[in-house]
Amino acid sequence: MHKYSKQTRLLLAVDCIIFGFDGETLKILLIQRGFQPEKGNWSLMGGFVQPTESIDQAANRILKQLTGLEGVYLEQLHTFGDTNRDPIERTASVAYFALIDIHKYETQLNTEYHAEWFPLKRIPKLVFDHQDMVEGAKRRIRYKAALHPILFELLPTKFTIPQLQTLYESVFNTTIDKRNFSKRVLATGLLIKLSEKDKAGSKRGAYYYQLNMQNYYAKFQAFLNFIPNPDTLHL
Amino acid sequence: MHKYSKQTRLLLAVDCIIFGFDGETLKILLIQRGFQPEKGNWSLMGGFVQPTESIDQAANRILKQLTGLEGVYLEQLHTFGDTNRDPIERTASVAYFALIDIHKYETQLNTEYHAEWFPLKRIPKLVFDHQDMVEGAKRRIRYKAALHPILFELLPTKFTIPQLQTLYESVFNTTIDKRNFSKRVLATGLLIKLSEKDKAGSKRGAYYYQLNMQNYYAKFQAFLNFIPNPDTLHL
DNA sequence: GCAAAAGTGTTGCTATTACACCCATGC
DNA sequence: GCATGGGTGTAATAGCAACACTTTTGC
Repeated sequence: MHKYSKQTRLLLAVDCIIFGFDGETLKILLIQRGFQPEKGNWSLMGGFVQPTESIDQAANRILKQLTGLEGVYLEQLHTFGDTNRDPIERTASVAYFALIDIHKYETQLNTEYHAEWFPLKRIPKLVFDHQDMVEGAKRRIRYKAALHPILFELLPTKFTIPQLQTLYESVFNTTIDKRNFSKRVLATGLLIKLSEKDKAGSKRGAYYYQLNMQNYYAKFQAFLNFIPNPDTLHL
Repeated sequence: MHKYSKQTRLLLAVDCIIFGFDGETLKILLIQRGFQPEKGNWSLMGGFVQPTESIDQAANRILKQLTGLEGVYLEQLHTFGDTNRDPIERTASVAYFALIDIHKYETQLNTEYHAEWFPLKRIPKLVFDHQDMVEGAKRRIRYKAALHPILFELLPTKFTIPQLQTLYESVFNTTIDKRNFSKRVLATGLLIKLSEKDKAGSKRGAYYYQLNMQNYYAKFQAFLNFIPNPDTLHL
C-alpha cells in the first residue's frame, strides 16, 4: 500500500508573528518579501514546511533564520487556508507567534531580509492575508496574557517592576495603579528581588527582579474564574 | 509566473472532534475508519481538504457528512504536522472541534460510518495522533467554557437550569452549589425564563429557559479577570 | 404521606479598588 | 534644592463562597 491516490497535495507554509518590547511599546518584526509575487512589500517572516521537518520545527527554523534565536516562546496561532490566499498557487499557512527579548535580536541578520520593527499601532499594509494573522496574534497575546504570565518572555532576565507595568499597559492599552500593580505581581510569588538597581530610568533607580523559574513553570497554567473550585481545572 | 517550483506539496486533512451532551455526561462522536491503514479502528471523523474549498469549508463539509448538521459551533483547534503521523504518506491535519445538540444528530447517518458516542472518560484507543487531538479539544473546551458561554451550544433551544448545571459539572468534573450557580447564571442576563416546565427530570418540574440571543452575542467575548479595567480588552 | 428534585436569601469573608505621601538621587 | 520617577499602606466596597429550608407533585 503506497499512497492516497486521487487526492490533491498542496503547499504548506509557516508564518511567524514576532513580538518584541523595547520598553515603550509592543512591536512586531516584519520583512520585505524577497521574491515574487509581492516582492518588496512588507510581510511576515515565513517559509515552506520541508518534507523532513514537522510544522513546529519549520516554525523554529524560520524564527531562527530571521532572529538568530532558539528556544524562545513560540506558539501555534491558527491555520489559514482560503483557496486563493496566495495568487500563485494554493498554499495553506500555519501562523505562529513568538515572544522574544528584543535585545537578544541580532540586528546583523536584518540586512538579508530588510527587517524592521513596527509598533502595533503603525503596521504597514501587508502581503496576502498577513494582516489577518497579525490581528489574530494581537488578540491571542492579550487573551493569553490576561490569564497567564507570558509577557515575561518579552523582558530580559533582569527587569524592574515599572518596566513590567509599562509592558502590561502597552499590551492592554490601559493604565494601572502602580501600588496595586506591584502588590498583585509580588503576590504571585513569581518574582525574586535582586539587590542591584536599574539606574537608567530614574535617578533613584528601580530594583531589578528576576523570575522564580520554579514558581513560573508551576503557576503558568494557573488563574481563572467563574468555576467555583478551580483546583479541579488543571488546564 | 506560475508555481513555486522545487517545493514539496503534501496532503492536508481535517479531523473533527464532535462534542455532545446527553444530559448526563459529555461525549464525543467517533467512527470506525473505513479504509486502510487502520481500517476498522476507532477514529475521528475526517477527510482531505479539496482544491476548491477552504479549510473551514472542508471542516463544515465533514461535519455535515457525519451529523447532517450545518451552522453549528465549529472552531479550529490546532494543526498537527509531525512528519510521520500518517504512515502512508505525509499528511498534515487541521483539527476542529464542534459542539452540537446531540438530539439533532441524525442517527441514520450512523450506519455508513459505524459512528458511536463515547463518554470522555471511556475513549477507546484511536488511530494515528487522534488521541492527542481529543486531549487538546478537552483542554480547549474547558478553557473556553470557563471564560465564554459556549456550553449552551450543546443544549437544545429550551433547557432547564439543573440541566445546565449538570453540563457544567460534567465538563469541569466538579460539583457546584445550585443556589450559587443559578444566581450566577441568571445574573448574566443571558437567559429568558419560559412559563413552560420540563416534567421529565422531576415531579415538580423545572422551568425551561432559552437564550437571550441579543445578550448572548453581545456578551460572548465578556468575562475575564486580572486586568483592572477589562472594558479595554475587546477580545 | 413521603420521596425526589426545584427553587430561593443571608451572612461572612476574601479580593479588589481607590487613593496620597515620602524617598533617593542626579542635575 | 528641586524635579523625576520609585516605593509603600489603608480603608471602603463588591464579589464570592458557604450554608438549610420550603415547595411541588407523582406515586
